[in-house]
Amino acid sequence: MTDDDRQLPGLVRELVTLSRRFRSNADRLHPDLSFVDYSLLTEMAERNGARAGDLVGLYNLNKSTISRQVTALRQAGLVVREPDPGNPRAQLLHPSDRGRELLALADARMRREVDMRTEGWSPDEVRALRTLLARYNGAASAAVEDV
Amino acid sequence: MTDDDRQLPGLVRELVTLSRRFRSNADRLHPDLSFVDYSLLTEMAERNGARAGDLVGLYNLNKSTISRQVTALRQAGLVVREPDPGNPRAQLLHPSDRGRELLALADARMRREVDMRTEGWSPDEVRALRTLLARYNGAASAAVEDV
DNA sequence: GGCTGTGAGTTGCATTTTGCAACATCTGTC
DNA sequence: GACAGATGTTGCAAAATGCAACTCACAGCC
Repeated sequence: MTDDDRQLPGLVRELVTLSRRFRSNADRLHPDLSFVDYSLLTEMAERNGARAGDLVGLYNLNKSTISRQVTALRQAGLVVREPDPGNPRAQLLHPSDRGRELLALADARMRREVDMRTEGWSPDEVRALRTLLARYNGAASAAVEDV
Repeated sequence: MTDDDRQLPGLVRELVTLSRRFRSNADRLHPDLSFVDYSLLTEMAERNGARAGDLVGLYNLNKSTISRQVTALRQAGLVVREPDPGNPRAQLLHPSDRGRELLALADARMRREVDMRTEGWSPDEVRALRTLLARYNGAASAAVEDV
């Protein structure tokens, strides 16, 4: 299989464009919950509790970055933490009630946004994008964790 | 068509994960050309010259951000500019020879990376991801430019 | 029981990325 | 020649991030 078959340069370009643009659009969409805060709350909610280290691994960031962002969320009253039953040294992070409220609002706007961007797509196409992205993201996680 | 048919919440989550992770991975991949610099050089090269305003529109950033980043690239000798023949007030930005060199190196690494991430995918799947992302990005541009 | 090492997070310090608002410049138009 | 709009730039401030050094608590070992 040649590079050309897979059109990799084009794919790289689209990934770059998406990555650089998505954050600012998200910030504009829900000014009361930054893209960063939104991403962290989403994962805490989806995973039913996340450790700081999980978030470090997921986003491939320095642990100091996550530590500060989580601290800010706790100080803002959007996140609570409790001891992790499965690991006595770790803490599990959860959205607070207020965190869940803000998350729900931001979620609604994000869904509406993506809904508009995919207007005219067939359901299969939308699902295909989701599936392929999930696969790509999954592969990326695995590779990162290999280190 | 219901939301559920389209699995929008899942799509949103994957888009967020990709956006937050891709930049740091790219920075690690080619430390001599930051993700930001890479994105700007790529567009200048692909478009065969870009105006600062084009980049502002593409990435939906403040013009001061682009202005500074382009200035840095010019000072680093990676970008040159010339008057835009089609618009006397504007300047066209191009990668310099050195810029093209660094871009080629970073490109090779990025392609190799994406190639690895999509190992085991059929060519159709890789092309589908590219096509769908391009469509999504195109829709986003259009909507942003509507404002 | 006390030592020591490791895992999980935090903090000090610096850099990069970004936004907003004010300013500068240049181009056309009247 | 004055004014309006397009194109950038600069001053100022905040958010996001990395690195290295540190704290703290648990775990295993003697």
